[in-house]
Amino acid sequence: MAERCCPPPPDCCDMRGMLSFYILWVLSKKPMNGQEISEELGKRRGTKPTAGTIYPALKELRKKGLIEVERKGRTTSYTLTKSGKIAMEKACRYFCSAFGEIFHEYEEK
Amino acid sequence: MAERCCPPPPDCCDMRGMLSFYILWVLSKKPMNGQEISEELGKRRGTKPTAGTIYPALKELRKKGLIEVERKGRTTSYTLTKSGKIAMEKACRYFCSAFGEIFHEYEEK
DNA sequence: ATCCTATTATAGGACATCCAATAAATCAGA
DNA sequence: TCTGATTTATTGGATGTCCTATAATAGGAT
Repeated sequence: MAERCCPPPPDCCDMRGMLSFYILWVLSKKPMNGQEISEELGKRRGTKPTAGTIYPALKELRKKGLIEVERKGRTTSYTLTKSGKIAMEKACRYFCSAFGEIFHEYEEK
Repeated sequence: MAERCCPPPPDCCDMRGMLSFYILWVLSKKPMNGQEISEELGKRRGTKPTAGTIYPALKELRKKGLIEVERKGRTTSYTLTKSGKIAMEKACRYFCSAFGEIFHEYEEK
């Protein structure tokens, strides 16, 4: 069911990483529960993180005060806090300056 | 001495990852030795990987046949193989499609 | 009440990436 | 030759990300 807008990860090298950053990124769009976050990451990165991946990461982000948690019956809604929003923007600047070159050259083709 | 074209990594979330991919990327520009690769990564990502990081990664890439090694006196020159070049381009496509959205929105500001 | 499903969550193991510390090999210069 | 600088390389430990189980919890349907 997941619309794929991304090829699967290559096997040449490890493309893991940036999970917490990416979670902050999708949460900056709107609050979501765990399943929705997984879905969003799946659409973007080509692989959908499983429960054993996503929940420990969310727990850590909460411990750092970057996201807030609100339980609503069966689901749990995660929201960026103010400091989470600031942190995300900073991380975003770093990410784009660290990897921008690759992206720019790719776009030129 | 290292020209910095990148802010230091944020402390909000872990920005590790993509090391092997980034090594393939810089080697696609020109063959380099270990120190030069470290320097190039340092300029781009804001932190320079140490020996204990870079050499195991190079060893692994060599084992996979993605890079070639030529010892020249004191230094060792690393070069992309043909299959390394192909793998790098594939990884590049994946990377850009997985993270392109973040770049695009950042560039729009 | 009882089932079924969705959702959240943890445990345990694998691996890449990171560092500091240590070492060895080579070259250049005194 | 000896000394110091450069470069390569390994070790050992920490952490984040990833999976496959496994489990707990809550809501809806019968």
